[in-house]
Amino acid sequence: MATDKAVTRTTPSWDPYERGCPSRDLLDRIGDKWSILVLGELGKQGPSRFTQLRNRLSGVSEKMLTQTLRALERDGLVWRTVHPAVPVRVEYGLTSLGETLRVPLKALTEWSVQHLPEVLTAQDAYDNRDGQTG
Amino acid sequence: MATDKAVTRTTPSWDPYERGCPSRDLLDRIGDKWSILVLGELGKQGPSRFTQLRNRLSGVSEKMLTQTLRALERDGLVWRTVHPAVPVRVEYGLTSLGETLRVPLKALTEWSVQHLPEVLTAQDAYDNRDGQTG
DNA sequence: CAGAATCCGCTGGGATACTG
DNA sequence: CAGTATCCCAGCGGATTCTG
Repeated sequence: MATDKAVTRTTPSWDPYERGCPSRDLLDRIGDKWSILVLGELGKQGPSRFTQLRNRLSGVSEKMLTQTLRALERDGLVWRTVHPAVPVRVEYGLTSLGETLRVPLKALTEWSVQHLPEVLTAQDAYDNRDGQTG
Repeated sequence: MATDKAVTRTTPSWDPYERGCPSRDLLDRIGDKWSILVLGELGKQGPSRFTQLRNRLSGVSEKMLTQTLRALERDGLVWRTVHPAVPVRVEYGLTSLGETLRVPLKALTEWSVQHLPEVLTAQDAYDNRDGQTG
């Protein structure tokens, strides 16, 4: 059989710590502020329309929302469906691949909420250590 | 007892989906490419010196490394210790707060490595759908 | 060794106006 | 409604030089 063939199964050799590695770029994209929030919203609310997302992601510009959605669609994390009608109706939702990101991203989002008080305290301490006395 | 007092315990009212909420900014910082990699390295390798980090984070500039470390220190995620010597020796490490970020960040990093093939395939499909034929 | 300081190109990202 | 196109500026971030 070919079972002793040196198949590189468990060592993908992808390493985000290496410059130019595509996994680093991917990590950068999924760690992006708007990506996290868009994926979070689609995960919580289910499939949504463009305007719904824009309203729920307080402060996002149309440009950034479009840009983010396009990137997520290209990466296979989000699907996009156009319903031909008089005012066109476009819906976005998580793909099965995108679903696998819900848990890790939710963990990160919740961390930022839960530990914000500690961070704020730390910032205060840092700023009053030896800051603006010169 | 005072157990029925309306203490706002479980509702911090911090919401990263709201514009201007500090939790959004925090989420943005911890989701930053270099922050993720710096915290990941300090978590894996333990306390490290500036040059060690620069070498292990392939491609990072001194400016970005300094900037990232300063922000992490200010947020209370990383400590910084100066050992006075002839060539000065500075060490960085994770605080207990920073440690709490290891698991979620590790999950995210591993996701980007494990699912990169699927993402690459999705990108191919997207680009060959109706791309550059015009 | 561990930065601080400077220069500077590039693009991220907001605001606005236009289209199908 | 769901974008696209354009303008434009701040600041990200790289390269280089200087310092204690």
